[in-house]
Amino acid sequence: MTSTPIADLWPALPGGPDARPEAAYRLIQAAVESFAERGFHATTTRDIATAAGMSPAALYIHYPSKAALLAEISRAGHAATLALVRAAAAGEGGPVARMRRLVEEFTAWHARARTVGRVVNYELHALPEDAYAVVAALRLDIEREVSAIIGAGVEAGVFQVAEVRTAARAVTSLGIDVSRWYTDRSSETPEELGRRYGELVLRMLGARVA
Amino acid sequence: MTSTPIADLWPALPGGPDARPEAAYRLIQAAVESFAERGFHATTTRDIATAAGMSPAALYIHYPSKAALLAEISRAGHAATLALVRAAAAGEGGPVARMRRLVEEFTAWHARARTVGRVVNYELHALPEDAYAVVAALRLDIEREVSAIIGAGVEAGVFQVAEVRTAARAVTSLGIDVSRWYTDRSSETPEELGRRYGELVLRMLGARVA
DNA sequence: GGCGTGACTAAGCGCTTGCTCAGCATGCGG
DNA sequence: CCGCATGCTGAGCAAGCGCTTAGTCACGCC
Repeated sequence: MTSTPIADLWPALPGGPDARPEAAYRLIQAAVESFAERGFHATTTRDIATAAGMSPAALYIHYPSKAALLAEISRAGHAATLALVRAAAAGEGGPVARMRRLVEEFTAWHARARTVGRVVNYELHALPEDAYAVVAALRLDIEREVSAIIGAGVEAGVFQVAEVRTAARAVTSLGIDVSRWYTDRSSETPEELGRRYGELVLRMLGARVA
Repeated sequence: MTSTPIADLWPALPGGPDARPEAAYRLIQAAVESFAERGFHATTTRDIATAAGMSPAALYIHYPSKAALLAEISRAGHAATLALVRAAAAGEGGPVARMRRLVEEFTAWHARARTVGRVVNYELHALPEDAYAVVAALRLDIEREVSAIIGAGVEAGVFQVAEVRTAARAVTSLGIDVSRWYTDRSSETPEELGRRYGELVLRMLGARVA
């Protein structure tokens, strides 16, 4: 589980403007790996602290609680996903090109950052209520971006779908579920998988593809 | 979460041949609901016992441990899913008809029995090793059934897919993920969702559908 | 009636959990 | 050299955990 590019999500380190101590970063890294592997409730603060190379008490200097670590991971992961989706949706080309790019990158991200992806998508129920509200809003935004492209494609006559919402659910489902099953031993690279899922999704949406 | 037809999975009750006391059944029901809502590790034996209307100690008369309850739920859930998949795959018609039926029923099951589905698909990591081995074999069988239909369709020239394994993953992914997001408040019934997903999947596989 | 049997409970054991607190080392401005 | 902030540790607390034990009660059988 060392292949997750966690650094991508917390770029302001270690010398940046709002840089926090490097230890805070190590705690996030350790928490992501533990939460992904064992789940939030099966992970102890001792697990996280030990993996980050410090005593359990030191955790509380950087974060007020175990749940705060989860909240920070979930928030940053969702923000990164939304940014990725927005970038793909705002780029060049019509609905077909945008959707292909979106699925390719959404899928590849969920394969590459599968440890973060697991925490982000499968540990939502462990979030405190206020943190959940923040994250739920981000999730809604992601779904709206996908729906908007599908809607535009239907209007332009390049997609044929019975129900935009159902189709959007299917598209995001495919990508999210990748973080559940993808492993180091998978035969495809994240990028290959992205390209293949891009093809599958375009056909699913009724686009005329070679 | 009262809509899950848990009884379907443990039909030999209460008067059947290998019938166990009704209390064992109530414990399974309570465990499914707790595990689905809070996760295995966040559920206490006191939660389960109280929901089943008995003291914590009574749980151990019917099951040797909390993990044994999870193992029983997971085994029965996977066995039911495999049976459903085999029935759809063995019925009448060619690959297109079989795949449509399979996706319709697989999807509808994961919507209808979403509480069981959540435990079955998202609490695997909490299974003891021997119980996991049993379940992993069942999961492999399910994937093989799906791959077989896709392979047959490709051979018959009615499906066009670049990689059978990737396509099979996508098909099962779509169905499994339904148990993550489907709720009572979803606008579609499980059967409607199944029909729509059936359409989407057939197009995804390159079948010529109206 | 006596006696075993199966389903159950009240009480609680040993352990782990999230988290706290007093204290220690280091570095830095004065 | 002092004083103080920062980052950290060792020890440990209160609460809650999975599970056990001793005993109770209803019931069927001889």
